Amino acid sequence: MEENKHTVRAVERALDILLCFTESKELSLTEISHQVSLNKSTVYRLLASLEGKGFLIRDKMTDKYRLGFRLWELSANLVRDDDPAILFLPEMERIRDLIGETISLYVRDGLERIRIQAVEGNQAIRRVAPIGVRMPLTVGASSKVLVAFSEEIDLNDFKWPETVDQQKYTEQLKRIREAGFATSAEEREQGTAAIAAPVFNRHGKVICALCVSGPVSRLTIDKMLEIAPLVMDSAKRMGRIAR
Amino acid sequence: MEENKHTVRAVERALDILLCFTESKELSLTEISHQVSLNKSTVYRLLASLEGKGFLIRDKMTDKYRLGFRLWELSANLVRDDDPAILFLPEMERIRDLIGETISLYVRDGLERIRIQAVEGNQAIRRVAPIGVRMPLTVGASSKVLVAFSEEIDLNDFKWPETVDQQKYTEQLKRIREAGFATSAEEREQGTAAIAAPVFNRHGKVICALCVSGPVSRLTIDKMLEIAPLVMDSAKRMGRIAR
DNA sequence: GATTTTGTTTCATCTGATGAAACTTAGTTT
DNA sequence: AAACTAAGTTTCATCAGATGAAACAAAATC
Repeated sequence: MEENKHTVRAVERALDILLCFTESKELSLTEISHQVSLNKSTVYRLLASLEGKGFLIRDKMTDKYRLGFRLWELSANLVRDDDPAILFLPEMERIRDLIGETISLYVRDGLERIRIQAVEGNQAIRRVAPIGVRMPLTVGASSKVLVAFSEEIDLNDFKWPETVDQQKYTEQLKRIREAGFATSAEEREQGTAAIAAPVFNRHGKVICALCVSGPVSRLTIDKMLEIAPLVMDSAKRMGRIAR
Repeated sequence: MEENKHTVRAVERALDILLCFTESKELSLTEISHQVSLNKSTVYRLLASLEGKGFLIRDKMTDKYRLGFRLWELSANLVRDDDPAILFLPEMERIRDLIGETISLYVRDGLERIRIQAVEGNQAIRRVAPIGVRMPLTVGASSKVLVAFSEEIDLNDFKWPETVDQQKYTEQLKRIREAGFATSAEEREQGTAAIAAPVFNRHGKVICALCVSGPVSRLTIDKMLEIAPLVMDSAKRMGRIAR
């Protein structure tokens, strides 16, 4: 539990405050100080700094805070040439039109995965997929892909849910590596199934997982096996586009 | 000069570090410590906090830092329903195809303006317009629009460049309010001309400025007067889309 | 192998971050 | 209108913890 080596407390607190805004887009001083459980005045000063630098702005009327324009600047810089999120969008739309289900792109960040891009299916009942969401790396088709094809992951680092049998899981990973794709049905979310394939860069490293997800009623095992070649092919195309 | 009231030093320094990444996308510890002129070890600790919270990631090979995935999360939340940046994109593309020049969208942030969205012209010689860039509110067509139609701006707050005659400027603003658009030729940038119109929300407040910019050779005064109705019409459409 | 550069850790010093409490609005209730 | 409540703001004494210098380690370069 000794993670706090050589870091700056105040900064971490300020960043925690910023992260509150991933859940609600508008927060008041008191709300924030509750959420991060810090003294009102401490939060007040941190907010003043964040606002002063343009990371937060506060509504003149309600006095509530929201994310500021400086984040535009940064997020604009986040979008790089080799950024899968925009680079792969056309390909994602192509496969979406082909399959009709929601397509997501996940990258691994430590022991989590993040949906960095998504195009929603065109059917009435479809998986909605907000961008930027974090999920555990322990469950879901994309997780399995990201884990299976990354060398540098130590399975012991995870906090495994009880439903997962480590022994079986390791075998499953092996099969995924052989097959080149992973599936899941109602692992993380009731009623949802998914199939995912790894996207490799030139050097053979996984950069992200391409994932097709939809209701279990439509994405049956048979259906997933049917579209598996499509998904893997699409992931391969993406790999060629990437730097 | 007493701006530092009730703020947290360490946090401001950390945010300054983050802002370094608007200029270069990859920076080393030493580079950063030079840029913010702080001691190596101080920067080291701040970086550790920023990295720990996922705002920065460091390349395993080069040890250099770049923006982290947490910013995805935040910037995803920055995109709100009433966000002009994506909402207006289709309309911006429409007018771009009509006029053929680069279209930008600027919002005011304090005494500056920020390009929050842009679609580039389709001609060989065209204005390139990176998103997220900040510019002074004192020069340029968009600035004049944003100033002319915001009540709450005190002209005395600005640091005016010597080239601007305050007396004349005030008269100019009046004419802009009457005409409903502003133009500029080589005010901020050699060889570039622009015409801008305000986008109002339902309540009659300016939310941003729509700007057409291109080389002075093509965007002559005559040409700008010719397209002025188009630009104003487009800005009006945007206003109707906005909340 | 010597030298330089860059990242990491230690440490004594004292800045400046902190929570409690007082103060100030502003909004609500009686 | 006064009393009350809830929200933001400021003050202040205390001491946690942020700081720069310097030592150390590890690469990279000569």
